[in-house]
Formats: sequence, C-alpha cells, structure tokens
Amino acid sequence: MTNKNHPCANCSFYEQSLWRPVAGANMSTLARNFTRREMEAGSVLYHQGAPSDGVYCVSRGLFAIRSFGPDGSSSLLRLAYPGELIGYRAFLTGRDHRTEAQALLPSRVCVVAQRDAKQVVRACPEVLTRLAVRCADELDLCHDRIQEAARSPNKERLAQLLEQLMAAHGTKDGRFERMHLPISRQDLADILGVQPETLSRLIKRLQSEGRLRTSGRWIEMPGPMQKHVI
Amino acid sequence: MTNKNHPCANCSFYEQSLWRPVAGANMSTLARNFTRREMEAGSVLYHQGAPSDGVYCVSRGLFAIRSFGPDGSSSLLRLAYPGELIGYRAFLTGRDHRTEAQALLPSRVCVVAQRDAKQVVRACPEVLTRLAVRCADELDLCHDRIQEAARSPNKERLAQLLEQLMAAHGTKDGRFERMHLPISRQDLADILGVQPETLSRLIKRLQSEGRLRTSGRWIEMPGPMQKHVI
DNA sequence: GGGCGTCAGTGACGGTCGTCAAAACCCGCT
DNA sequence: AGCGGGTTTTGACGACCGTCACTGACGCCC
Repeated sequence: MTNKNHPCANCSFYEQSLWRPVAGANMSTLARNFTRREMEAGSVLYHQGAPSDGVYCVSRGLFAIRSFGPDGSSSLLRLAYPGELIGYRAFLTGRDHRTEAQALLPSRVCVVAQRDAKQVVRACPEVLTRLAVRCADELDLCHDRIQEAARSPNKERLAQLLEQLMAAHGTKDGRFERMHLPISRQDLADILGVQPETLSRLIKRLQSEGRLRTSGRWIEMPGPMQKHVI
Repeated sequence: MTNKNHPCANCSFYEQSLWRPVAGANMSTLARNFTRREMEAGSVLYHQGAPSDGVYCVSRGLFAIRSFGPDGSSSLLRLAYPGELIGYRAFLTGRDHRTEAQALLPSRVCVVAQRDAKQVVRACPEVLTRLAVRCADELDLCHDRIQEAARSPNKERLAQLLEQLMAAHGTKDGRFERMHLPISRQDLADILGVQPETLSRLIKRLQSEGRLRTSGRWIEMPGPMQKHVI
C-alpha cells in the first residue's frame, strides 16, 4: 500500500525510497510540505557549512557530493544516483553540512524529511532506522575505498571508475561521453586522488594496453558493465 | 538522574556513554542482561563475517578495528578508545560484521544493546538517534581520511599519527612505547597505507629532521599533543 | 652456546607520481 | 578567419614508494 500523496509516489524509484515501508505514516509530522525541486546542471542543492535543511531523495539526474579543504582544494566523495538519499548526515546530527551537493545533470529531488530529527524519530522511528542504515552503508563504501586506495594501483582504479561511470551513463556499446555527464578531468582526478596530469598519463597507458579508446569526447571501453560503486 | 544498575554507571566514561540521556529507560527491553566483559590483549571481541551480537561501549583499554581483504591483507580502519561505541554498524543494519575488533590492551567493554534493533527502536528511539549520530561521526572521520590521503604526503601523516598515538598513550615527556601499545610496524604501515620498509624510511627521515627520536622501543617526539583522530 | 624463526633496518633498482613549464586543443566571440 | 581564455596534453625532472635481497637484533628451544 503506497501513499499517493507523496511526491515520490510517481517516481520509478519509489520502491527504493525512504517511504515505502511507512506509507501509512502521518506525513505532516515529517515535513511541512512535501515538494519536488528541479535543479539545473551545475546548481548546488546545499553548500558546505550550511545548516541542515532536510533529507532529499534523488529522483532524477545525478549529484556529486564534494568536500572542500581549507585551502580550496576539493574532493569528490561520492556520486548520488536516482533512488539515493542525500543530506541525511546533517539531518541526523543536527550539525552543519560538511559536504556540498551539486547537480551534474538536470535533476529532481524529493524532500523526504524536513522537520527536526527529534520530531521525526517520535513520529516515525522506522524512518530514522532507514536513515541510520543508509549512513552505515555509506560508511561501508568509505571503508572499501580506504582499503582499495592502499592496495590497487591507480591505473586499475581508473579502469574500474570508468566502468562504473559507463555502467550508469554509457550507451549500449560501451561509449561514455564526458560532456553529457559533466565530469571534468579535474573531477576524475579528484576521485582517484591524483593530479590531472597524472590522470592524462593513466588514460594514455590504458589506451596503449588496448583497454580503452578515446575519440574526441568519447571514452570507449570493452568488457561487461559493472554495478556502480564510487 | 543516572541508572545505578547499568554497568557503565561506575565507569569514569559514563558521561560519554550511550545511556546518560535515557537513564530512565527500561533496560530490560534493550538487552537481556547488561554485562561487562573483560578482554585480554590480543583477543578478538567480534570477528569479520560474524553476525551482530550487540553494541559495545569500550570502558577500559583500546581496540583496533580491522578489516581483512579477500587476499588476507589487513587494514587498520580506526582505533576505539574508552568511551567509544563499537559494533553498531552490524547492529543497525542487521547484517554481519565487516570488521573485527581486537583488543590491543587488557580491555573492558560494556554491552549497551543486545536485542534486535527493531525492538530497541520501539523501546527507546533516543538510543537509535545516538547510534545514528555516532555512525555519522565515523563517516566524517572516513571522509577526512580520504581527503587527507589524497593531499598530505605520507611523512606528514606519519608525524600526525605518532602525535595522536602519543597523545593517547605517551608519557608526559612525549615518549611513546610501542610495546605497551602493541602496534607493530606492520600495523603502523597499514594505517598509512605503505609498506613496512617505507615506514622505516619515513621514520628515519623524520629523525634526520629532528622531529622525532627513537631509542630502543621508544619513539620520542617534541611538540604539543593533539586530539586523537585516526 | 648454537641453531632457528621472526621482525626491523638498509641498500639498490625500477616504476609511479607531483611539479613546473610549454605546447596543443577546444570553444565562444568578433 | 582570427583572437583570447580556458582546459587538456606532453615533456623533463626530481621525489617518493614498492620490491627484492641482504644484514643485524632478538627471543626461543634444544
């Protein structure tokens, strides 16, 4: 039994959303008004240092979750695809955002929780459980990333990253267009933790091994697509 | 108003524990029996792959939270000091442990929640909030580590790591004995993500710069102590 | 004491990466 | 077409790190 009043009810990602198991809950206790929000590519949903303004569910598009160091350098911590939740860290802790969420494509988000976390937990503890589990999931991904960073060389990590990006945004023949998914060389380098010059050399090395082809804005890779993990 | 029946009630770390704000809760709904558990140095509280057996609060000693890759290589993900919670990830998600918790010193833990997470959230939602916040905190630390790994060179990270370890276990004059905090060279190298030989050279380089002295099993560092972050 | 295994340190070598600088490229504009 | 600003690529150099091999220190057992 789903709740037709919820903005996610018509999303194809509704099944993954926060709300499926709590369809009968009194929504008004969780957010003043459930709104969708359309975002242009490049616009920012919430900034680093801003106070929590709610939990969002990505229903269309793609978001980059970034963090900026005191010296202005940025790290791309993860990508948020449709069906994923963002903004829950600040919501759970009641502290300011430590990351910024920038739309990489024209995107749409649903506001799934807006009121104070303490009100939410009273009104619907199951929602808090879901948020906590999602937080634990992201922790797992971070642990994986820390481990992999110490082990596999950057060349392999680049190959995996490109496979993942193409699995999400490549066409059926395994071609991945950077301009349609506006990730710059700098962004790719950030993800891998290397400099853009090094990234250029990594790509070249993969090309020379026949594991990757580039033609203009396209990157082509052979092999099967994989599930996304950043 | 504190609950004198709780095993943490007599710990000096009680104030930091999960239980202070919910002292009036009906404890029996959260765990069958609140027990302390004494651990020898080197023994393992929970193994990777084991099902969740509860949430623990470290009340004495020190734990290493490790993860093992499929090839047997290990990463030291973090250290858990007295007052910190461990085991909550498996508890929150209901899935198996992805890490193992090994006592590095003779240690004592309090079992702070043992029943199914769904029962806990019904009995005392505030506890779930605390666990979720703690999970978000660890996520922050992981993000910091990912960012720092990409930025600062290993030499600086080693200097910071030694400062942190000495802040926790060094004597007042800034001497840090490895044998009293049984962290091998391999462990230190794991934390930094380098090989033991490289670690040896890093230490040597810090020595040559006058930023560190070693005499036998001791490592001595000048400068002020810092708060622990792994 | 002698042998043995484990761990820590040292040296040599090659590969990788960061940094700087310059060239090449892309794109919008006039 | 020509120009200017940004991004990407390439080259050269040095620093850093992983790997392998070897040595030395230490503890343990016979």
